[in-house]
Amino acid sequence: MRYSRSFIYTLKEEQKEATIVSHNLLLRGGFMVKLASGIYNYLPLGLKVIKKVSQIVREEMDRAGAIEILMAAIQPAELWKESGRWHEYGKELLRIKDRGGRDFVFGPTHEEVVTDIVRKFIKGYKQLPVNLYQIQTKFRDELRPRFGLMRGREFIMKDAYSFDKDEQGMDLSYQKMRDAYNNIFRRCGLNFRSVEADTGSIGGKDSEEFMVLSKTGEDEIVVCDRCDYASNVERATSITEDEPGEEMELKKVATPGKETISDVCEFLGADPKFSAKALVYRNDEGNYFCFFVEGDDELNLIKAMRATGSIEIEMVSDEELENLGLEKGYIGPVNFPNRDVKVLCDYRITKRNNLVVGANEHGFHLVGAKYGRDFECELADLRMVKEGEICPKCKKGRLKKMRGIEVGHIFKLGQKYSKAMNAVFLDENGRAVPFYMGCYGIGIGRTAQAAIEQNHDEFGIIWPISIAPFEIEIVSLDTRSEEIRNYCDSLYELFEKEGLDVLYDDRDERAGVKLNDMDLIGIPIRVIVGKKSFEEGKVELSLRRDRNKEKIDKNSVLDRVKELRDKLYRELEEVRR
RNA sequence: CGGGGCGUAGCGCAGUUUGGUAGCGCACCAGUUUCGGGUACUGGGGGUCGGCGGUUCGAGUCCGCCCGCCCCGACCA
Repeated sequence: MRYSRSFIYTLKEEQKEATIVSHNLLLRGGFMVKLASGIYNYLPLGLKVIKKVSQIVREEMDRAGAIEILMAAIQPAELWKESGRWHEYGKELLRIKDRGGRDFVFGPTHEEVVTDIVRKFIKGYKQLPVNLYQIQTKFRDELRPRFGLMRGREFIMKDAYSFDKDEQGMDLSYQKMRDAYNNIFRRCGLNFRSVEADTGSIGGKDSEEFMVLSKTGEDEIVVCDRCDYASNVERATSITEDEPGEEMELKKVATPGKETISDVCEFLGADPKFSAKALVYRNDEGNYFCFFVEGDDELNLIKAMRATGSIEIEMVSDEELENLGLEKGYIGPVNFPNRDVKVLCDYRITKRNNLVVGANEHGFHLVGAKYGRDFECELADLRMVKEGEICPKCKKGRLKKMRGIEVGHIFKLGQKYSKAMNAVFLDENGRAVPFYMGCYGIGIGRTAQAAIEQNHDEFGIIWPISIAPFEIEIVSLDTRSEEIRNYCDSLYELFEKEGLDVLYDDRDERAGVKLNDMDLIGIPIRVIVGKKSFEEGKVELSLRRDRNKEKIDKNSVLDRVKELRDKLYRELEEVRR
């Protein structure tokens, strides 16, 4: 591609819209431009990156035996009603009507559609297993779109769906996808970890997320410093060192005006660990719940939702609290005053012999409360794990918290959708069995942006060669010298002929402009042709990732460039970490 | 959804307090200059001041409604 005939427009100034580096660089580098909140146009550079990532994904999916299709973006509501998600999915689902008033959705995911396809064609177990995938534009009406492609509303996603005749088959399909995903992200040059994850609204049992490690990630993950345990905090567990404490008599004490854990504990001289904090929530069905966790623990909302079978959950207002007959700041599990509010305690609560709890009476708390003796309720794991706690897997290592960008997610769905949608096949015994499904997603744009978040410097992007918009850039620093121009032109044509992916900056611009654009766009291998070296018969070769320049005979550029290119690709094949 | 902020040229912003016919930098066009890290100078084009309505002789500026965008929060009762 000749720069002068391309559609690449870089921006000098920081973009107000962007709050993280990768987003800023995508905009400034002319990779994309915003059309509306969370909706972007991909410009030629951005498109090339998208294509490169997609190609890697395709190769690995194909290699794993998956088959590419392309499903409809717009889907009839009937399918979503059949699966039950028409009501479950919430406001992120963009619902639209056609001229006849019929309901449709712009697909945020394709379980329903693919299940419908498969049930139409797969009738017997001999046709299984099958894994169908597509790379497609999806839409989720995000609560708060941000960070460019990281959390957009419209986004390009690879999604795959496996269908098996039994659970073992499903496990195998899942395993294959996990291997494929590891290959994909390694080939994209990313530093990532796979972690145990919550299944969210997709449903199902096991699931793993592929996280690109980055401080700007939206997800928090915990990893063990001794073994390979890694989990999203949403479902992470830990072993905590417990001290039961001394058993004491239950006593009511006046705590006027002390309504927060820290105030109460300070006032009573108690350790917050020996207190129970109450959190009252209402779920999507209008049911009320009161969760008790230890005073210095945090409630893990995802765990709370799972424990209550809720899809959405919201903290109740002070006003609602009052209507429920609950005293703000003095809520306690002993003689809990409202039967319509379901009470759940975190397991840790049961391990303390004496707790400070609210007395359900304004201005009073109870001390010495003990689970089983003074109160009982449903128990659940409700707490957020903390850094430094003991690994639940090896039982030795300590847990460390990190942040990650979720670029891939694989699930074992089981028969959730096939049952709901009556998608069945006949097994060896002629019995109708719902398919055992798995689903596997990769955010294509997000993967590209995560790569920038991990690979950049103060001047711009440093693309891994496998997903760079071009592999090589030739910069002609002196466009008025006919000799140099002819040389560059023929070098460019040679590269093209050799099948190298090359950008040739032939613009009549100042050297500084071109060199800055070169750094910003971040193409990994650069060939710089300037007057000084050229007169000595040399051109300059450098890699974007380091500042070293090598002067090389102008007639042996091709060989050296190919060498560098092969080296960069080889590095991505080697196992990381 | 709650709170805060912003909307003036393609981008980044000033002007709004005190109403008087719109400006700066970058980008763009023409010319001169410069030529290995965003060159300097001269001249130029480009605006329904987010939209609608109101107040006023006169509104970017004051008032009302609406729209769009951004940030923070939505775990401690």
